[in-house]
Amino acid sequence: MDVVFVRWPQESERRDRLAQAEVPRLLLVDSTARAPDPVDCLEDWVRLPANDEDVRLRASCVARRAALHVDPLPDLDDDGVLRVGARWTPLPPVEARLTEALLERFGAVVSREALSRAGWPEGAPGRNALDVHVLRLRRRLAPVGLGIRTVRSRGYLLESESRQLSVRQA
Amino acid sequence: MDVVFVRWPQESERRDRLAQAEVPRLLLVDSTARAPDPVDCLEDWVRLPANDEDVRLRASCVARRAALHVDPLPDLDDDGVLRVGARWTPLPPVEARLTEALLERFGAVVSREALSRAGWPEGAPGRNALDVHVLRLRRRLAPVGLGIRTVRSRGYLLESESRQLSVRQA
DNA sequence: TCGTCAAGTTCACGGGCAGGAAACGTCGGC
DNA sequence: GCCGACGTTTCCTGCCCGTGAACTTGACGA
Repeated sequence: MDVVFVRWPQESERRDRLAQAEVPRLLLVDSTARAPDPVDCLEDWVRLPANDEDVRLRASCVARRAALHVDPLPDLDDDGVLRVGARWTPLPPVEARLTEALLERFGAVVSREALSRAGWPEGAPGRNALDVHVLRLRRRLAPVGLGIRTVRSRGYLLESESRQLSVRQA
Repeated sequence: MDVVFVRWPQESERRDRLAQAEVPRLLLVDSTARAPDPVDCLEDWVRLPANDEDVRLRASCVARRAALHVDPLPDLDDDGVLRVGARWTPLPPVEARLTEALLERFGAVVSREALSRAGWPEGAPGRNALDVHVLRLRRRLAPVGLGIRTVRSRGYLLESESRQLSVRQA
């Protein structure tokens, strides 16, 4: 499990996104800043300047804690291969670009407009093209343990399916 | 929430007991010892010798994390997604606005009039619309651990369900 | 004790609309 | 030719949201 380093407080938004996606992280706290309010258990911090040994120790502690109860972070390489832990799936160009946009804001809502722009930088085709690609992408992502949730009239949200983070209706 | 200080590795058994009882704790790690393997989220450590400021900071962080663990604060983002700890649920427009108003005064009473204004800035529909939306919102919030309590002839109040803050009748 | 009113709760229904899904056709590479 | 990627059309499902009405509960006074 990789621990992500985040500068604090400069990258506070990035930290929120990582927290939402349950990515373990180590905050590098500016020498003059206040220590961050904890948002969950997958986070630790060290104050700068710090020696490398401290940083490594803290990072590995967070990593071990995370390994107890968290999913691997999906990773999309430049060849359109999406890897989630040991599992992977190839993605065709359009779906790869959509996935890239969703991964940039993993765990947060991405609007249909933003997705359209990501999928078709040269201008979007018909309105339903996005719907269909989301459908196809869903079927492709399910086997690797990812799910696309719709937030009606707001957009879509990518999350790990193994954890029941969002509440489903009966 | 009080944080217990534990010497490491001398008091490792005490640490295990505290972990078992889910008591938040701060390990004071001997200068020559290895950092402890994390067992849960209610623990942090500092290496001795450490200045008092560091110890206080770490202790208060663990304390706040422990408080969050018991009762995370709800947060409504701009995309109509309500997050409570790791759980979340999408909210449709009207209910998002109602929730926003309730969150602004979390734990305190919000009058029906104020809720109406928040939910329908352009003017409220029929009188019953608010009732129905409160009902729907209740059902949506219950799974994420929030509850809307009625204060008769005063208004409504949003609170965390996990903590029994108000007294319920049998 | 009882009746009455006001306040809240809950259900069922329907219109409107966003999103889901199937089927089909085209294009290009192997 | 065969197959996969991609776009469009078309239809359908499900959600959102308001309304009306039945029911419950609490307050108050005769």
